[in-house]
Amino acid sequence: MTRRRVGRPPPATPTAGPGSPFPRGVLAGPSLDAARAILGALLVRDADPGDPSGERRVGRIVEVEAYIGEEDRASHARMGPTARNRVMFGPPGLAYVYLVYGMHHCLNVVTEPELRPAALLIRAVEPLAGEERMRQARAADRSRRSDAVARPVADARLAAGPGRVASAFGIDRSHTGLDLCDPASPLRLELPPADETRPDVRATPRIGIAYAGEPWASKPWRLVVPDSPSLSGPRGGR
DNA sequence: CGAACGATTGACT
DNA sequence: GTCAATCGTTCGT
Repeated sequence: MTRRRVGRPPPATPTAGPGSPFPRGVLAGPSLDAARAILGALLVRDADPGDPSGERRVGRIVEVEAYIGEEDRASHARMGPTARNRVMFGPPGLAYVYLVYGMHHCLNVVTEPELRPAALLIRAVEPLAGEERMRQARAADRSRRSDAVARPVADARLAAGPGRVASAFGIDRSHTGLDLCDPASPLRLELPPADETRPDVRATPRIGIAYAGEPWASKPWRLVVPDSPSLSGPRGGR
């Protein structure tokens, strides 16, 4: 069934060549500006050296949430620096990966200057390459669960949610501290193709943070590319 | 040391 | 729509 997509755009554009690293200076700025800029950018994971048959995985970031400052009651930084959130207080461009609900990993990109804790949660990615490897990684994670049931997943939904992004790209807490702006990093961010027009962006409240109370629960700090078929949620939450 | 609680997902009524 | 899976982090005793 879900073998190969037919309507894939011709790879005439150098999506194959090494893209430009995502500029750290953008991530050093205000988190909402960085969030807007990172939409449309690429998340890249090289094939593992020990896995010669492995594919490179690439996806377009289409949904993010900003967690801004120690004062943000929804942020892991709300209790000050701890062993878990320490990297959020570090320099921009580093990865912060944590485990939620005891079973899912979530990838964040640290933003704002050092000592100011802030990050962007990568909530959804539109697969562009390596879908086979993503599906394989998702299946391997799922098979570990006691209630696992094999179910088909469309290419566009392989990384449609924060836990799915980490699963599809094989990301876990050991990746915390990786420099996502370093072109030599096996997991990194790249600028969108230069000819690509800036995507439309829509802002909504953040998901799953009611515990934070107001005004934090209502801050429109979730930014999405509304046209994407890869947004999180059962029906691709616009 | 114990216990409550998730920046979620997927199965099921 | 409801609910369980599963474990690291945090906080209270």
